[in-house]
Amino acid sequence: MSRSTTDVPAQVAGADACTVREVLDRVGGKWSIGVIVEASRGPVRFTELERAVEGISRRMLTLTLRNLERDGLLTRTVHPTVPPKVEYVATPMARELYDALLTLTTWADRHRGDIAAARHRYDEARAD
Amino acid sequence: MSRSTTDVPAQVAGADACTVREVLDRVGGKWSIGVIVEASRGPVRFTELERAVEGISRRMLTLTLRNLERDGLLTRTVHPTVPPKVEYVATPMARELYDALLTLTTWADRHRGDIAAARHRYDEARAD
DNA sequence: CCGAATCCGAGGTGATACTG
DNA sequence: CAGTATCACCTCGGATTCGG
Repeated sequence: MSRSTTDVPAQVAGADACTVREVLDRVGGKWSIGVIVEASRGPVRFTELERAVEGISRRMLTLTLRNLERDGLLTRTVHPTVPPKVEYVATPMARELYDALLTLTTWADRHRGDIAAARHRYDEARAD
Repeated sequence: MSRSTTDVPAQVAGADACTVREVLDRVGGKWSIGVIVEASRGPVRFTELERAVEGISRRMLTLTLRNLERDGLLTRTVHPTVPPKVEYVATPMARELYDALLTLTTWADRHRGDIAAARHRYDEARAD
């Protein structure tokens, strides 16, 4: 974390934007983050996720799980027991991603008030 | 950047996930990042953005601009000339955000190969 | 318990044409 | 130049139901 925006040459800016888009396309889904967070804390079962990720439907949980597994962010383990038991856990790569997202969290915490104020000001000005 | 994922207590994880969602809802749009990148390099006009952000339609540019302005990430300046001239520029807050996104870029660069490999493996396994 | 398949409505997205 | 308006599409997400 040494470079600042102003240090970035104009040329690489576009490429960076593209790269960010890749990540966002992957974890930008409505539920991906929530699932990653839960799976980062250790192996978790399908039904546990269904309850832990507030508001998610069974369909979306399945789809999200598949996409994350496909990208190597989640490991799916089937225990051949009766009844069947399937556990999901975040891969090291996903944990690193989560750490990276922490940077965004910090930003959001710092500027939450500013954003709310800006919105209020904007809406206020339009109300006239 | 001192804390690692494993250091984060379970309780705050959910809250962090929520915070990340806030940011993602704001800049997760298909075009937001591209516009922020362009506007971070200095004042830029509407038509310049239309050409700079590859593939964006006039409508989506307008909507993206409005949202970013509303959140205080962009400053809109109208020069009362003929013909009209409107310039957009990223606020300091937006530049900080861009710096935060650089962390994600780094992650993506490090793991791009891993993800591609994981996908290939996954698709391969399903082809059987 | 875990997941797939189908149906269906809501909202996001783009092409085009028009205005101050 | 800098938008706004309208329409048509089309993907996403939810509810429900069925299978292993």
